[in-house]
Amino acid sequence: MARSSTAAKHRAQNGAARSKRETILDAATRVFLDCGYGDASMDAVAREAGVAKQTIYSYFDGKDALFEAIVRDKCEQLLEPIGMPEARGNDPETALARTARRFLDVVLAPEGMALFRTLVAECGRFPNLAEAFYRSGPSLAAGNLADYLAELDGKGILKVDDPLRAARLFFALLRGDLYIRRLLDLDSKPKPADVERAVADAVRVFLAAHARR
Amino acid sequence: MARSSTAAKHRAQNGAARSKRETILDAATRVFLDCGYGDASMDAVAREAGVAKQTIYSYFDGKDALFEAIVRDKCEQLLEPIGMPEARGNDPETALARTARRFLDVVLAPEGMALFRTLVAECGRFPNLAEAFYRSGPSLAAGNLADYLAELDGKGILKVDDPLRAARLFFALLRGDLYIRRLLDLDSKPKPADVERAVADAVRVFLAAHARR
DNA sequence: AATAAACTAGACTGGACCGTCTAGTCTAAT
DNA sequence: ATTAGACTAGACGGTCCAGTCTAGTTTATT
Repeated sequence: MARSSTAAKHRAQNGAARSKRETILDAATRVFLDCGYGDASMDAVAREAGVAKQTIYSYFDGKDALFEAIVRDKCEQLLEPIGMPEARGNDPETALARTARRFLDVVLAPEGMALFRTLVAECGRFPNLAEAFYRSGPSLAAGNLADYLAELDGKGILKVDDPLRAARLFFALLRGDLYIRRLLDLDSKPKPADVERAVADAVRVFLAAHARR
Repeated sequence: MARSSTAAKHRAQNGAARSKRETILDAATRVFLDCGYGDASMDAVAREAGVAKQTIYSYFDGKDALFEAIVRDKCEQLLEPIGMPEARGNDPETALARTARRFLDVVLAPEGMALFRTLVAECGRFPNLAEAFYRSGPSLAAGNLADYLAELDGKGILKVDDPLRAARLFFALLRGDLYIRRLLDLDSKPKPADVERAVADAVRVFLAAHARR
């Protein structure tokens, strides 16, 4: 469209425009994740960004496009740590606990919860966003852990028949009840001690289920 | 209010009015769970119920009140089976599997998912509804299972140090990855075979973790 | 038949909001 | 100094919707 070629020029011509674009994205992230798609207004985004509404429309094609942009952005930025492949040590307990901590730190944090809540609320309107989130978050994490579990199985350290399913179960254990309560906003961000306990529980149960006999 | 006293008269005076009230509730349930609170319009509810908009306002105080009514209704009706106390048999595997099946049948069904999605989306606006759901659903289920697990521990059949935490972990295992995918609407209602596999996985892992040695 | 309450159909008010448009300001390059 | 493009502030049209109001119809009771 005419508008996107204009936006392209912005980025091409000078670096200051790029920072304005980011100002808008940041403000939009705050507004959208705070209010949800429906209750977020473009006027509120403009106000929050300290920018005229027209400026937003010169960088983005509309409310939908802005929403998609901020969600994809946050997915990439937020889920990056849990997409990192596992440090392959020989001590499964430590490695699992490290993976678990990294996972919970991201998904239980206010931003992670807000992102997921928003996606759940809007998965009907933006099915591709939900899919993108799942792929770059839970799916990637499970895939990486599965690789590590396969390695442990190969070395005879653990017994893991179906690494991918086992990895998914591990993350399910990890979310536990905390995650449901956080989704419904019944708890605020858990204290480190609570996270540590959830990690220990998940690791203990998982190792018991996959011990070599 | 004047309006609620009118509604009270409806119920008191004749039984036909009660069925009209239910017609409205049913229609509202369909509309709200389908569109979400924000995108559901009172006109749509009236149309769906085959009723004038004014009639809705003579039975309910407004959109909020109608929403609260249908959510509390659905919680009560839908979650009733998973609130039933466990059949106390001596065979933990069978009992756990039965509990698991009953749980998944409810929460993975379209209505259960729609209810939960709506609550997640609106937990900021209606925190008390989220709380009511949690209490009459996940919390009650975990409490009941915990009682049964305590019994099994007492009989020396399983080793369960903290029955409530163990019960919560069991349901977490049960939700597994399926639940996340369902929340994001990436999967339709799972086939019985998929449910059966999830049940078997959860029971197997749980029993391995709590076996007496 | 008369009467009151329940109900219907639809108009209407007031407000929110998306996206556009106008008019003017600021900045930077020629 | 001029000029073009980025930006601002705010008005505006169009749409949608919650909740109210009006006028007329149905239903049930007496």
